[in-house]
Amino acid sequence: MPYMEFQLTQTEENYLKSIYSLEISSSKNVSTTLLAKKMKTKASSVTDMIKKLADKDFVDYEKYKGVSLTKSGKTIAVKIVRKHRLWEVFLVNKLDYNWDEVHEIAEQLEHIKSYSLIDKLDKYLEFPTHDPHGDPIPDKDGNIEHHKNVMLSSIQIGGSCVVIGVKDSSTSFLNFLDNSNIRLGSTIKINSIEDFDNSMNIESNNNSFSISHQISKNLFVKKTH
Amino acid sequence: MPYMEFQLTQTEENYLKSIYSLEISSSKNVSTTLLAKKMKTKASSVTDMIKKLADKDFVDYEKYKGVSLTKSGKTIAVKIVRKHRLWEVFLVNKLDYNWDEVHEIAEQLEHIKSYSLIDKLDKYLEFPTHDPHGDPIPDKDGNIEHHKNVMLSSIQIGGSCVVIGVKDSSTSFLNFLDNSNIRLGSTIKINSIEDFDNSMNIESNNNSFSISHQISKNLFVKKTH
DNA sequence: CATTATTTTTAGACTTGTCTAAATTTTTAT
DNA sequence: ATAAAAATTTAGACAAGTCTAAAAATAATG
Repeated sequence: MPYMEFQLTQTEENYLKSIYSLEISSSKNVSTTLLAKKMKTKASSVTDMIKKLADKDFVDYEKYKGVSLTKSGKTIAVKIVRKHRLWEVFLVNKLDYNWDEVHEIAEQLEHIKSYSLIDKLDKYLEFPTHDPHGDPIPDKDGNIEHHKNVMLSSIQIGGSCVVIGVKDSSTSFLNFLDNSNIRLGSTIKINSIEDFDNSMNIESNNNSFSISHQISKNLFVKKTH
Repeated sequence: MPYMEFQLTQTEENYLKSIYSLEISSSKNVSTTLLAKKMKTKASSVTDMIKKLADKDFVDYEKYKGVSLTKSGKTIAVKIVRKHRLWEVFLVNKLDYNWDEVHEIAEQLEHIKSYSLIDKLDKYLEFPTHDPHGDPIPDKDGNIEHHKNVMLSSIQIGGSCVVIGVKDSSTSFLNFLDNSNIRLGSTIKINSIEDFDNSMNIESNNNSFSISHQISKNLFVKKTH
């Protein structure tokens, strides 16, 4: 057998994707409970699925020790992330969706199976590097540029930065940003920070207003000076 | 309960779609065996599914008498046909696929669930009326223009017509047409017909050649005089 | 270190869509 | 019209993914 392509179910793909994202944000083995929360299911279901994925060599698993992706597991996870983000670009750039409306649809589109589709879509979209939320899109070979993870909340008083991504992609958060006229590429200047609750007084688009720590913790930025 | 939206599984949707297409081509109740062949499954599986669909009032079913779609079943089937054909237009017109490559991908895309997606796609594609194989696309409200079902095989010697659709959408058939330079909109003149096998000598694109009855039976045409 | 508390796994069950094999009904042919 | 053939349905089983409840292992606490 020269090359065996496994046909994964949507559920299996979703597990791999979730493990991938949890691995990135914690850098140690992913626990059953955490994965269960992410997958909105029960720990016992997770254990069952993990065993199946381990049998297929997509994850390394040792009882009671959590899971981590193998190389082939990671390859698949990254492919799904690529599909998800490219479809999001399509929905926003071509079909005129707002950035808060596309996640759920992309959740479905990411599972469409075809060897050629995603690369054709990529070309059609002119090889975008980031999705509508600022997340980097893995290339054809699975290479992905990682966020430096600079949050707005870490910028000092007087500092200036540009918004390059959002950590939380929930509708409520994105709507807040829309209403505050904050979007990718917006410049933000920190005028002051409250000791009490870490809320920030910022200036953006010639407008001064206050944002909570909860907000500033979820905005990826790049310092401009 | 003002309006109950049932969430169908992909399989259920595929059954409804298959029943729809079989109903159109035979105009009487769809038999279990025929549906089993179409769905590439066993008659016993079909019986099980039919019962489920009948419970949900998507089909009328009487034991041993076959099925037919109810109004709501037909509404759903037409929606899926609409989705399938619009996605095919997208794949061919935007992503540069050939018309023989899109069926399988559209089979998957047709099951994406979203209230807004398909109408946005329709608008983006500028409200196409036919898919790449010449099949009519149902509008937003489910209205669909039906083929008059004139086949090339029914045209007389000396007659001229324009190709408006294909009955068979298999790769092999579409490839044959590609190689013969026959496409939607091509004009065909019948020079002669062989008594023996009903093969036709035709003229198309200033080229004369012969096509079998099998071919002429699968081309929808419109007479031009 | 011993004992709770928490996490994780196991065991057994349910649902969906499928299957095979057998029973039943309908159709066809003599 | 009756027997043979074909179509259809039923019964019982299986795999995937889930669940609950209970058991086992690990972690936390006094």
